[in-house]
Amino acid sequence: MPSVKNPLPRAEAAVFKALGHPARLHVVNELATGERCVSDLVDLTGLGWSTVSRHLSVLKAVGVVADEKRGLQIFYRLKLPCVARFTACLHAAAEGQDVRFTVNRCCAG
Amino acid sequence: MPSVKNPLPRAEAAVFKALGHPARLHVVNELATGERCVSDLVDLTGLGWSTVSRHLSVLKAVGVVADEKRGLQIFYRLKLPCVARFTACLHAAAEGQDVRFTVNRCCAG
DNA sequence: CTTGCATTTCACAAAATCGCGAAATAGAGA
DNA sequence: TCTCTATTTCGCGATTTTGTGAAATGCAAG
Repeated sequence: MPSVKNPLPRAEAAVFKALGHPARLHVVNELATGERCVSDLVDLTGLGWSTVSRHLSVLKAVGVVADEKRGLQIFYRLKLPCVARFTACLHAAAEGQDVRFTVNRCCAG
Repeated sequence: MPSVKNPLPRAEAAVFKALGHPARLHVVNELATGERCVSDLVDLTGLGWSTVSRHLSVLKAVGVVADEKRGLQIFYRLKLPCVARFTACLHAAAEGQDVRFTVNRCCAG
């Protein structure tokens, strides 16, 4: 029996890691309100096209967002809405509220 | 009006970033079942003492875990139980289940 | 086919992160 | 006080990440 009994949660950690960048989380929060094309997200973040593009590819690789081409532009949408709810929980915790009483449904959309 | 309208969610991103490492997420998952001292976590992860200690300090800095000294050892506990529920959601999504029907209460403990 | 637009890929330097062993620290107990 | 034990901090090299401009790609319209 190896000293490490359970396999490391690589896949799940990758999701957290993808969300663990201010610009990417900003993008995700924006996508929580609706689809956006890359151009919108470039304006939103104030970063360069190539930078935003790579951030989006990171989010896509772990399944947090999905893209769809319509017309000339590519629209990104949030694939895991529970991310937004979890973020709301973090925000509540950061505000010092007792987390035990901020009851939200999670992972339900 | 600056081109970036909303401030970047640095604090929340820091939480995701802290969880975005396999070893740290492994530790958090273990703490979800109860308190552990550093020695236990060293055994669990198979990493060196200094490495585990730094991972724990990262988790503590963002408020995900808390530590308490009792006797000779320092015990760590999970401060944000909703992390465990969110992880369960990610796992369900990874299994290909329709996320809309994996209804769990989140942020309620 | 050619042009023009939206987006991605590439190459690179600066910065951050990871894991380790050695050394430092804190504090309980004799 | 002195010593042992548990844990943290330090310094290091190796690896990864980030942001950028330039170049490449894909594709719709003419």
